[in-house]
Amino acid sequence: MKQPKRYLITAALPYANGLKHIGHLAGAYLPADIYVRYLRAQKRDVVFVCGSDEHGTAIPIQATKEGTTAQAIIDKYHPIIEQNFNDLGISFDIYHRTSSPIHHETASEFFTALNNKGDLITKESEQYYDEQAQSFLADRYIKGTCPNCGFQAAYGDQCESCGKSLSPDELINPVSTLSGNTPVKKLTKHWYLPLDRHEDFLRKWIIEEHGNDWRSTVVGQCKSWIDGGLQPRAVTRDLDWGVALPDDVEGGKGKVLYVWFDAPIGYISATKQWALNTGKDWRPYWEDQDTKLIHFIGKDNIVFHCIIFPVMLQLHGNILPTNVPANEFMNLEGDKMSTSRNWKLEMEDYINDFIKPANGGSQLADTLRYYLTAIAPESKDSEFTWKGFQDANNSELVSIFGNFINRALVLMHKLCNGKVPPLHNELLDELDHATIEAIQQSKEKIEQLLEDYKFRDAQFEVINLARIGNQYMQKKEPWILAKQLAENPAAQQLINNCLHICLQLTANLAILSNPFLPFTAKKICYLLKVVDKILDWENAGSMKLLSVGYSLRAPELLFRKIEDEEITIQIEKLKAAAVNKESITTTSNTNNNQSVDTATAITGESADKSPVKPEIVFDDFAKIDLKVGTIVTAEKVEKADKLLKLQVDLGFETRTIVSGIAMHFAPEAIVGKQVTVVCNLAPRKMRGIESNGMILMAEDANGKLHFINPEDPINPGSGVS
RNA sequence: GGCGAGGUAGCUCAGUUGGUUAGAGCGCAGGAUUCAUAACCCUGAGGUGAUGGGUUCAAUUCCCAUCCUCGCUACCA
Repeated sequence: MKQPKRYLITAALPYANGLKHIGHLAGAYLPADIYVRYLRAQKRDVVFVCGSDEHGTAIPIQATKEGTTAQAIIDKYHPIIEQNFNDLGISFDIYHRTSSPIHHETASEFFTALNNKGDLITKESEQYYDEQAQSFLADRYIKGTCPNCGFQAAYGDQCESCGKSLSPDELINPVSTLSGNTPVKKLTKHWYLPLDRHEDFLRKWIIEEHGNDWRSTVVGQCKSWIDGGLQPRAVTRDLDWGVALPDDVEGGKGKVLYVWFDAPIGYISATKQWALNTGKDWRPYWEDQDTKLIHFIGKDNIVFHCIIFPVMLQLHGNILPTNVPANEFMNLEGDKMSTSRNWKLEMEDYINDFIKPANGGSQLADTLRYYLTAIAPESKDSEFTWKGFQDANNSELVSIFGNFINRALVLMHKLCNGKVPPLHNELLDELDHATIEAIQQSKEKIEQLLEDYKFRDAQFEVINLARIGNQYMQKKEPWILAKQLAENPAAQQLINNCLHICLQLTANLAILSNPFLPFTAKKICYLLKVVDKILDWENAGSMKLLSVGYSLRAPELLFRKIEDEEITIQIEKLKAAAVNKESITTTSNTNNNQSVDTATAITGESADKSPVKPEIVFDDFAKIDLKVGTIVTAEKVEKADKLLKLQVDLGFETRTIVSGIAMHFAPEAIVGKQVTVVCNLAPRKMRGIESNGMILMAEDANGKLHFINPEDPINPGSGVS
């Protein structure tokens, strides 16, 4: 394989509206960092870019929530997230932000270039407009009653109570959050990226050229999108937060680039800023075919990085990604990680509990890195458990890796006067040679695995080399030889050979573990009194890393054990936090996006749920005709998971009502049940069946639905008031 | 419902272009040892490979159906 001239590595841009959890870390940042550290050790020309995604409507929304400005929100989260990454050893060359002038410029130019070439199309459509604020309303600036769950403060794009994706048109009683007025429909023009024009290119590029070397989950996902037929995608929005359209674009006033369009360009602007900082030229990294561009992301972002952004890049004359090694998701203690349900472990929390100097320091950063890599969801979803975390640390990092290095150093101090002993070549036996050979083999294996983005396997080889070291030492038993010194002084030479090899192996472990466990590698260097330069990858496999007679530091432990109480505390903390949340749903509002959030908005903390809706007068209430009905028949609706078709006896008539409760009740189990029905609701067709009314339901903290019905059976048709 | 990815030892996961006794780590059991953070080392037990069919001399690996999990999507008045 021809070696590329340079590498550009990107990790998904985190959305700066909240803290990020370990699922994000394991999904994109950690594998990217391992890869980058390896490339740097190889002395390759590599740039690792990332940064905060600071546009999109969720930011100003979060601002409203926190009672502050959008700028204040991003200024708050950007540095925290950056610091979190830093504490965990994620070694970006630049952690940029999309609110920077250079990004605005870059994104704006990108738009202009495509627009001028005729690569974008425009369409006019009706959208909600706030006449008082004189502004079109982005989906998230419209609130109303969720048609699904009745939650009053549902947003125009999604109801944060039930998680349902919405369009503003679906909201009942839409209200502008800017003025509180009812918005009106008004014609507006928007620019679109006609993805449908590029289906052939994508099919050829992804399916034919990369069908075999990209991960199957990635190719499968792309194929699914392409086969489903691609649609033009809006690249602009009516909003005042984001990258404004260039002044010279007709009709562009008051519009910004849609966040999904501007965010990936953030990779380019970050590269530019890095080039400015370092006096380099950014262009080859995005324009020269000899550059290997790799996007590390979570599976939720596959479509953006494999379909949409590549189309943009291609139209703009940039290079395309060589690979997009997307990870699946990481679950936590038996359940999906979820911001809204507060079932998560944030980087910030881990850092506070384990990495702060008082609690263990940076060695615990490596422990997290180790475990997350060991269970990386490379081919399917995986699961983080605190017990697993403890086991991985205690039985692998402590007992095998740390222990080998410790016993080598301790023995060297005891049996060799604290100096690197000489090697007596003439006395080397088969085992010695095999062990030396194993070091070289480990290096080659790790190298190959890393090049193939198989990080968990690669890391396993590192631990395995330490295991080989333990086995070697066990067979050589230098402590036994030491007891024979009195009658057999020549035994010292065997001791020397054993420890010489163990120490060289230790130095090799520093090099090989460096991409995965950078803090540990550094500490090994400290113990061996060698400079960090030794970590250059080319040194791996060498048996001459430490010179004979060199005196080394007294041993210090590389890792500490993690006690049962520590993980018990964490598990309790997790459960307590989750229980404290009110109004939890089991529907799709899990938002466990584990990477950049572009158009699909990580919603961050849950919505401000005012416990009581705004006051209404009696007449408003009296308009609703509520009656008790009895379910006569119930059947599943074809091709719909959530719908049941019910015949409800209302006394004066029996009518058809379609209700989205199929996930909660078996049809046969609810026949005969009494329910409360809104019977003067306008009819609505669902899946081709006309529904004449609505069944009232109550939702408990677990998201389970319950009927609202009379205590004792009463006549169908009885009024409710 | 459609599409995509998975369902392999108690746990976390590999692997097989179809071919003799299906692998690893952890955990567990037994043994050995004491240099080492009650650590290491050796040995062992554990899988009718989701289920049911089919193709084949031969299937865990190919095909079909069913069930389950996850993601995208439709559906929730």
